[in-house]
Amino acid sequence: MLTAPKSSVAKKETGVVKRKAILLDVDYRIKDEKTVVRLLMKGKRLFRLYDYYEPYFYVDAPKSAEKEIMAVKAIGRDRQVSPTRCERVKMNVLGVEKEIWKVFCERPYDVPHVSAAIAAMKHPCYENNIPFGRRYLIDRDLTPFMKIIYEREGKFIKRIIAKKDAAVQLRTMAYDIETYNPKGMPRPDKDEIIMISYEFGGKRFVLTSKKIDRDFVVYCKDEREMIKKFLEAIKENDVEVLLGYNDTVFDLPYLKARADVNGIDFSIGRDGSSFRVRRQGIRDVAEITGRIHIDLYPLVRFMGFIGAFKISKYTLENAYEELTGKKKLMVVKLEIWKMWDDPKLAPLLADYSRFDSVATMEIGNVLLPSQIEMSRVTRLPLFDTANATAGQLVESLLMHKSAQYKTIIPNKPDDAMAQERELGPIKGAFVKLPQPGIYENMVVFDFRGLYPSIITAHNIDPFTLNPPASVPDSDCYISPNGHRFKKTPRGLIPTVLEEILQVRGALKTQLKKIEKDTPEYEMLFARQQSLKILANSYYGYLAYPRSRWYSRDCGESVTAWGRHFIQDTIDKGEKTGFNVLYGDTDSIFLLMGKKSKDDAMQFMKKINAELPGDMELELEGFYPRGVFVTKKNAEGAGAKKKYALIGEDGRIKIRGFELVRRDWSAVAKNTQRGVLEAILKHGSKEMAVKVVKDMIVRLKEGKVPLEELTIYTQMKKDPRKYDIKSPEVSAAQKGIAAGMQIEKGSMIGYVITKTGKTISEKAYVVEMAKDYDPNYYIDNQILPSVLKILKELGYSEDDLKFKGEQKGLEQFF
DNA sequence: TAATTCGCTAGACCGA
DNA sequence: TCGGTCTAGCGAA
Repeated sequence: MLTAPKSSVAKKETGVVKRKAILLDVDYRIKDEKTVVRLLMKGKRLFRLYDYYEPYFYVDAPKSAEKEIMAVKAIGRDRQVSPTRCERVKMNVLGVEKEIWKVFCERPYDVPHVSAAIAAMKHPCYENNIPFGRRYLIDRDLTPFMKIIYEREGKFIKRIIAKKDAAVQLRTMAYDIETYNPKGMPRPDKDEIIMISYEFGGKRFVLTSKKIDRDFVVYCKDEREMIKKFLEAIKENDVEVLLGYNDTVFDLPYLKARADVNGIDFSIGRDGSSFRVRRQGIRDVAEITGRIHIDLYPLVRFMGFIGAFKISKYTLENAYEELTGKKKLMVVKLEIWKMWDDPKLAPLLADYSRFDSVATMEIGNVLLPSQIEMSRVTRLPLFDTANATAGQLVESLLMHKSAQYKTIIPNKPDDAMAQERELGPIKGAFVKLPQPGIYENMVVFDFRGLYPSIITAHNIDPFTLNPPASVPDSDCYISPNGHRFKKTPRGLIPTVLEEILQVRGALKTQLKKIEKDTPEYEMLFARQQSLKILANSYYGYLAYPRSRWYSRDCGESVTAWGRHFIQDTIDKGEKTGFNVLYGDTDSIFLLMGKKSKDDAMQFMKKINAELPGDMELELEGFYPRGVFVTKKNAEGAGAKKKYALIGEDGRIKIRGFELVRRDWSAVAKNTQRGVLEAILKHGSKEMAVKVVKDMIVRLKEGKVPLEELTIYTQMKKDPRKYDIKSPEVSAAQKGIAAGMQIEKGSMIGYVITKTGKTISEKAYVVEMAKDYDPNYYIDNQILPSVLKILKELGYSEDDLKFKGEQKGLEQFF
């Protein structure tokens, strides 16, 4: 099955040895005009295994087209290229079983050129843009982090005997650099690196060219020696995973530039090579040969983006605090170069430097277990997983499964097609309008994994959709909007989803047997969390315009069924005698009234008895008290996606309120929290009012530190490309004028000061702010965030009209 | 050229 | 000076 090179085939049979090792990564090289795949394996140490493998793609063309195909000549990367050979294969092509051509090329990068030439002859081409390393893993059915038992001959794989799940411990190093920066931004051609810190195997070091009295400091005579020692540490420790924080953009290029200045090779790769920066989607990734380089900064941002966790700002210190729950090391707020130049402060700088790599390592400890699990599940190597988009994660597993079923992987849509798909958005979920008020005794149910379970329960897939009229309705699931999905055979997407849900189910069972707050529990929890994220992404992928498996009808059907089930459950709740207060997508909030918990559970049971497939309504919890507020500018109507509940255990669950938003100041958020706690925990409106009053007094006295007044907003666009000069844009522009580095994606922290007329004029980035405008914070931050809640405590509309007038305020309190 | 849609809110902007 | 509309960001699910 595996092609060995001619030379090794000729060797004696005794040259074949049985071995086992764990697969970490894959790439390829061209050797003697042939493509050879290189597998990065972990045995006692890391090593490479080789395998010759031919690149190919598919052409949907009749048998008679063979000569035409073989005659194709295209201009490749550096020479004229043609197919090397082709063969007839049987495949399922977009739902139809047929014979098509499998066309081989010499090198992977010939494939796009040859296939483009064939596509120009009006023969559809498929699987012509799959990265070759992944092509190999798909065809060999290999999974990263699996232990592979194989026979080898020299450096080449002869035969794979078995594959097993394996625990893996990776040799991980985290690092960080400090640079001398008297001019603000350090200049790589002039400003030296003054410290390199790293952590490996529980030990922490700071390499530096100053003699500093700290036991973790390693003195180097100059920058050159510092860089050399760092590279040696990587090499000697045989580092497998290198962690940095924003190091693709800063540390790595800086180290390389300084290595150049010092006349040394920046040989960070296992083979002595430097790193390579590659554009992936909208961000750059840095690859290091033979090691897995992970920049945690884009990963943290990605996890925040998809909702795995919430982080207010993405600095290393903040990510560390919010992900680990630990406190950051406080340092004297002084520029790094000043600390370096001051003999008294240099040791503190060393502490600070050391902390940065410790923080990086700890963030890695939090994120890596779920990344490794994600890699196993999606079959994308760890490096690719850590840099993948949600679409790529979903797609990867589908591509593997598709190949196993001898089914062509659908092509990505071209731009025109993607744009067309973007035109009419798919109707989404149902949200019930709540009646504002303070309520007692509620029960909340939600559908466990609503969209995934709808997909598996109704076999929703682009290729089970709309079977021919000869398939009777009784053999189909028919969505509320009339689309038919045949019941058998199972579609690819439902099959894959089921597998994910099954693995997650097993993990959750395992979790129940493990003590909470142990490292093992945390790790397994992270794993099941990543599976949940993955499962929940499948619906989004179906509706994603650039998806290979896009289907408007499928997407519409998922949400239509979603609306159907939630509304049906609401109706049944009402009929059973519950007052249904609220519901959003997959959840319903019932007022218990005179009903018992037992009645509630009976209701849930009854609903579950009628649900298809793996769909299930779960108890989310009982809540003794909850607050729903009115919507602004909508007389008396309730606000959706905004509520606060207190559980039986006293824990408060808050959704949508300003207090959970990062674009509100801490003073407003803390005040709102105080008010909600007063109501929910203590049922005391006096206490609620006091919280507000106290904060207003503090603000007026001018005693509130700027930290509590800072409003954070992300610049989602290039700072110059805004139509409107909003406060954050205005603050950013002033920052840029003062020499700050602010670009697309930057988080702007600004304060409303006393200088200027409009709010935007008054907005200054926190670093530049000297004072604050108490009236703004009282009228535009504190009051709007608490008035709607106080109103539910019985303060009439008229009482609240004083807004902005200090006289009225005094009256109120 | 980051999976989806639904929903709230602020502050700028614009014309009466 | 006002009220309506639009841009923009963020959160819920």
